[in-house]
Formats: sequence, C-alpha cells, structure tokens
Amino acid sequence: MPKYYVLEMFPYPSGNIHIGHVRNYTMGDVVARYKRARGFNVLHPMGWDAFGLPAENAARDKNVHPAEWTYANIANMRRELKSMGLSLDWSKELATCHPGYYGKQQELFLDFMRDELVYRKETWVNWDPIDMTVLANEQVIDGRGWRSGALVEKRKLNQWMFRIADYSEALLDGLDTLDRWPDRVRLMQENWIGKSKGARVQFKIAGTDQDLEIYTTRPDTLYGASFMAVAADHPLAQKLMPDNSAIADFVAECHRMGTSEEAIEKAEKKGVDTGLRAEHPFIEGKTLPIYVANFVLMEYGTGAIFACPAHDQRDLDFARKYGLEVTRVVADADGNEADVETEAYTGPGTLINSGFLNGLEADDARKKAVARLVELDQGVETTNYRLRDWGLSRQRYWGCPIPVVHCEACGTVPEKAENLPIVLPDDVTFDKPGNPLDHHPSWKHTNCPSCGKAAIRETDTMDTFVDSSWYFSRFCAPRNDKPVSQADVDYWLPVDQYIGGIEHAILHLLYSRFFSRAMKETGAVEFTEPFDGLFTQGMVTHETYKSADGAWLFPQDVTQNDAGEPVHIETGASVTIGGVEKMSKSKKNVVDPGEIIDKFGADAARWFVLSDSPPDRDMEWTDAGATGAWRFKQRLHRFIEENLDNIVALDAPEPSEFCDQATALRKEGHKTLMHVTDSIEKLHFNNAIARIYEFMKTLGDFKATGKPGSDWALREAMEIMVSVVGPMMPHLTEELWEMLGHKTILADSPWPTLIEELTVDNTVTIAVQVKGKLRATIEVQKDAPSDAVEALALAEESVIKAIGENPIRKVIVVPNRIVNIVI
RNA sequence: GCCCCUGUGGCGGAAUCGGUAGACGCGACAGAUUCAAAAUCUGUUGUCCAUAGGGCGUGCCUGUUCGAGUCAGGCCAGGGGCACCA
Repeated sequence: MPKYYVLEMFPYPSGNIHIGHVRNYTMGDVVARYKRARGFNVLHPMGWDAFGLPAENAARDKNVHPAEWTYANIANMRRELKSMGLSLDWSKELATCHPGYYGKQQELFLDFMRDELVYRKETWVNWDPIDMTVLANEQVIDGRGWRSGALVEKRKLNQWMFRIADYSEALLDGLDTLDRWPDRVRLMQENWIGKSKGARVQFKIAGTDQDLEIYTTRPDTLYGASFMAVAADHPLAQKLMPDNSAIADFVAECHRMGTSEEAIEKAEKKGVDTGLRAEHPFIEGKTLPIYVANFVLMEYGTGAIFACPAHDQRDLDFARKYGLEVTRVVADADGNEADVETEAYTGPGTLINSGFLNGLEADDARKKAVARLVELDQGVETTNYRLRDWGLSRQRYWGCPIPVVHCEACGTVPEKAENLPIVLPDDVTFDKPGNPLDHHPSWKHTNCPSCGKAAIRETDTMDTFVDSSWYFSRFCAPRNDKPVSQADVDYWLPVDQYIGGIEHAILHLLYSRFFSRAMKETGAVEFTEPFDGLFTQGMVTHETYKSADGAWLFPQDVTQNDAGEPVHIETGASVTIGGVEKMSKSKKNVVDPGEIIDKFGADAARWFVLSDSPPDRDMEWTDAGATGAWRFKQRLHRFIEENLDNIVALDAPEPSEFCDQATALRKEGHKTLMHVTDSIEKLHFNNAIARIYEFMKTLGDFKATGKPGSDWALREAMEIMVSVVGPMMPHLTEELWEMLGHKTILADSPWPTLIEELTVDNTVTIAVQVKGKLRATIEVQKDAPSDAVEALALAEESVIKAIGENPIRKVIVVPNRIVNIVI
C-alpha cells in the first residue's frame, strides 16, 4: 500500500483552538480522509509545540506551574479538536515539553556537537528586554521581538550556534527541487539566504605592513573608490579605540543605536576618520581615507568596504556629508556621463574614467578587475550569503535544557548520553527577572562528565524552533528509544503534504530544512528535504464593531434592529461596522470555535471554512455563510431520508437498461465525481464544494418514476454524493451511509470508481461568433465535421442577421468549441 | 528603495489549453406556503437603452490575435516580503 503523510503545523497549546486552527486542520483532514479512500496508508498525527514563554508568564501571573498550565491547555485543546471530527492518529500524540521528547532532542544535540554542527561563541545578540532572552535574526521583526514586541537591544553573550550558514548553498539549491511548494515561499527563502557574488580585496594600509580586507559586489567600480569604511566592531576600530576618544565615543554610540527604532527610522550615515589611509590597488600613489562608519555591518562580508559614491546611494550620502570626492565610472545605457549629484547610478553601462577597464560593459569589467586583483595577489572572487548562523540559546526555564556542563578543568563538556534526559527541575520560582534555571539553588551544580569534579550545568535552554525542526520525524515512532526510528522514518518521510500558515515561510520551514540536512549528516535520517508538498492557507478574518464611545465589541454582542441597523444586543445603542480584519483579541473580532460547533455543528463549521474562499487566501467568517453550510447539510439529509424508498437494495445488480432520465442522472453523478476528485487533489476545496452544490440541485430535482434503472441510478447518485461530501462532513455522511444500508463505515470505504464514458457528452453546445461577438449557440454531435458545423452556424437566423450584406472573409471552426465568422 | 503577489456583479468567488465572462454560494427582490412569523420551496438578480432586441462590461492605456479575464508592454491601486547586506 502506498504511504501518504499529511501533516498540519502542530499548535502551541495556548488554551483554546481558534478558528484559524479549524481551517488548517479541516484542510488536512479532508486530504487525509480522501487519500485513505484512495487506498493510501495515511499518517495523520497531532501533537503540541508545548515549550515557550507564555507558560512562564502564566506561572508568574497566575502562580501555576508551567507544566500544569501547559498540560491543562493540551487537555482542553485535545477535547476541542476531537469535537471537530478529525481523523487523527492520537496514538502518535507527542508534546515537546515531555522528557520523552526533549530528552531525544538532547541526544540529537550531542550528535550535532560531535559532528561540529553546533558551537559556542561570544557574539553580539538580539536581546529582548521584556522576555529577557536572546532572539535569532529571524525572530526580530522591524527591530522588535516577534512575541513581546519589545525594542530589541544589542548585547554580547556566549551563545550556542547552529552552523546553518554552512548550508546556505545547499538550502538554496534544495529550493529548486521543491516544486510542490508555493513560489512565494521559495522566493522568500531565496531572498533570506541572500546569495551574492563578488570579490574580497586586500587594500594595503599606507605606512604599515597591514591589509584591510573588504568585500564588494562591484569590483568594476574600483576606479570610482573615494574612501574606505569599517564597522564599529571591526578589529581595526577596536584596536584604535584606546588611543582615539573620537572613535571610542562613536563606537559606543553605534552600540546604543543597535537595532533600536532610531536605527530603523533611516538613521543618518555617520562616521569618524581614523586618519589611516589605504592604497588603491590599481592607481599608483592614490590613497583613500579609512572611516569607521555606522552603516557598515560587522556580520556581513568582512565588516569593511570600499566606497564608490557615484554608484552606491549609501556611499553617496556619506560622501556628500563629509565632502569626499565623487567620480563617475559607469556611463548609463544612453552613454550619459553627467556628474552624479544626489542620486547614485546603479544601473548597467559602460566603464569610463577607469584606466584599463574603460569601454567595457560592467559585467566584463567585473571579471577583468577581479583577474587583475588575482594577478596582484590582492583579491579573490567569492560568494557571500546574508544567512547567518542560528543562535539557539535562550535564557529561559520552559525549554529543552542544553545537555552540556562547564568544567573549570575540562572546559565545555557534553553530557554523557546515558545521563539523558537532563530533566527540568519542578521546583522553580518566577518572582525575579532572568533565568529561573540559573536562580535554582541546586539544579546547575553537577559533576563534570569527563573528570568527575564539581562543575556547572549549562542553564540556557533551546530556542523552541529547535523543537519544531524535527517533530515530524519523531511522529513516525514517538516512543522509540532513539530520537527517530530509522525504519519508520525511511517509510514515512518526507511529509507528502504539509499545511500551515505563511508566517512560517522563513523561520520554521528554513530551520526544519537545515535540521533535516544536519540529521542526515549525523546519520539519523536519510532524506534531505522534509516537506515534499507545502500548502500555506490564508487567515480567517471578521468584521470589526465599535460602540459610539469607540470601544471594540465582540460579534456576539452585536445584532440588527428592526430597521436592519447594527446595534448592541443589550443596550440597543447603535454600533459602527469597521473593516474586515484578521481576527485578534485586541479588536474583539473573534469567534469561538466551541460556540460555533455548538450552534452549527462541526460538519457545518468544517464545510463553511472550506466553501467560500480559495484556501490559500484569507476568508471572512460570517454567520450567514455558516448558516448556508448548515442549510446544505439539512437539505442533503432530508433528501436522502425522503428518498430511501425510491432506491434499489444495497448491492442490487446493475440493470441492463437505463431510461433517459436515469442516464442523465448517472452522467451528472460521474461528472461531479470527476471534478470533485480533481479539485481535492489540487486542494481547491471551494471548487469541489461548488460542484457538489450543483449536483445537489440535480439530485433534488430528480423525481422517482419507476422507469427502467431509475431506482438503481438514484442509489448510485446518492452514494457518490455521500462519498464526495464525506471528507468534509464526516459525521453527517457516516449517518447517511448507514441509512443507505452499509455495514462498513464510510471512512473505511473506497472512493467511488469513475466511469469515464459517463463523463463525456455525445452532443456539444458550440458558440457562434460573428466578428468575435456571440450571436448564437448550436447543438451538434461531438466531433462533428467542421464543414457541417460551419453550415449549421451559417444557417442560424441571428447569424445571418449579424452578417447582413457583408462578405464573409473567413470562418474559423474550432472543433467542439466555437465558430467565428469574420466579415 | 528593492523584490513578489493580487485587481472580475452589492459581497465571497468560478472560468483546466487564448474560445459562450459572471458557475456555485451569500445578500437583495418577487411569489408560494402560513392566522402570522421562522423554516422551507419557486423565480428574478452585471450594467445601460429598452418592446423585440441591442450597446457596454474582468483596475486604466496600448499591442498581438479570427477571438484576450487569460499573452506582451506601459501605468494606477491594494497587499506581502526584505531593507544600511557593500
């Protein structure tokens, strides 16, 4: 039996499911049920992304232990998910906060240490002052923490880092193989990895025997060089600091700026002249001033640049501020060589003012310049990436402990595998800021795994994105002794269809792609890409409501008065309807899935989240839409119940003869089956539902006549209907399936078999156009010869009228589609 | 600033390959049923002129084509991603 692994991104156990979960998990469930019916062995598990800061905040605010809070939330959300009728394999359930999971993660970490995929380094980090922890670059959005929203500061800390940057090229290359991923996500990852081709160039520092190494993507503009600039943290600046208070002050200022708001609000380009000068590699005797500048990043390239103001906007701004020279070296496409004033020219063109490069196109000049640098032994062509290593240390309690011990004698020592899991202590307090593990009286005191002497345990825990970077592999065998069971992973992975929100386009998905490669390196798995197919579903939105005093109102507090105006349900005060926005607690435009399921039933809720909008786009939750879904459910139920007497018994043999009415019904049924199947395969659930509605209309119009085959055809049609609705409305359809006399449940029944002959018509309706305008439609035999079709078209009265006195210049006949008469 | 996506009735949206634009749903309107209402059922519903019938119509402008929502070029609007990345 072929396998199919369908997975929705596992939820954070915040306490309640929200309507976005309903949409996400319904889509996955439809795929799972459909694939099962198509004969696949389906894995469809569920678990909990259960570590993270909210549990610690709850502990602090409500005086409840993070574990207790988390497990209570899990219990509630599991109950809510079960009420949705999801076909999940609960025997595979896992929670990342359970030692049975995070202990295995610690094992993986030791393997990573062994193979040098993780290392420790003192580095500048993004510090979130509210969450009191470090954030990865990916977790800083607009200079603020992705969770807390606090302005992020720069701090220097010892950090555990994953070598994700070493995989830049591999992660980039891998994107090409992911043809079942949205282009948008691939593009976002490509941009994030940020590959650029350029050169490293050594500039001699005049009067010394030292070099300044820079990175540039524009070696062709070397003749336009006007100054050099290094980052505040560049070794050169650091070395000059003690003897140069101007530089020391400036470096301190840069650190204060960090990623703070000022920096984002287009910080002015500033710098300090070091007094040193660099020798131009091509121009004998020319030297360039070296600045420390705030717009140069230590983390990118070499932390130093040469500046060509005419062809780089930042360099130009800086040059204008400090009165440095601006030499144009690239003429634009029209040969324009005019001086650059306030706008740098970054387009293509021909080299000027550039010695041996003059007259060359920029691309050729680039190559020639690098060749000369290599000759001079002053440069080399290189590739650079924006992607940096992933700092995973978090100074928090509720996360996976990093299984490492710091020993005065032996240094940083990995824990022994047999000591795993390193379990979090239960008795922790959250009354003071900082890391509770660090405050704990005894937990960090241990013995060195190497020499046995007293030593200190690492108190940092892992970023929760580590937890979600391999859970899909653990799902195959969640209680296995090893982190992943080789045989099970070989069978199930990669995930065939992964479904989740676009907000994880970079963070979670890139980390998981790295983790799979790293685990392949350590021998844990054999696959490279974890997610073969990815689908990103849109958000659920809702109208917003405001009372006269400007306060947000919940949808359930708003109703319509007799005049149809929106009013407050209790006070009758008038209400303003605002825009349709992403559901958020602050704007109160939320609906509670629990209430929805109570009111409309799980089937109607599932149906509605699939029905109206394409699944990758945002959908608006409306009560009217949910009511529509409920009505369909009632209608189908009523129809089948009322027509049970008009159908043949289960397994009655197919009659040899069908009346016209029966054949017409069969055709509609099989056409519906074909389209719904196709739509589900493409995850176009809204199209599948539109087709089902059409078929419901046909079915509802069918009247039992007793003519040959009609009772057999009606059962066939009903069974097709129940089967195709099945993945979306499991409760209703199981009931109907039983009413139809089946002894086995629908969920275990195969998808109906398509009879292709019944999906093709023997007559077709052809449009007749005159000069591209529709004038008539004609019924003809399928595949009728063109000249016969043409004759029929020309005989149509409305066509004759439209042609009038004009001579016919040409007649185009597209078989089975259209006739266009050109006059 | 750079990169990407999306613009179709009152609304959500459909249109597989360039071939009858507006499927299907919601809403609205009219009617049936009802003492009445709810529920249900039937019909109408892009727009303009209107009697038949016709004109116009997929953000705007050009173009390619017998034929364009669909392809190409140029704009406009909305959304998203990245952003001192040298």
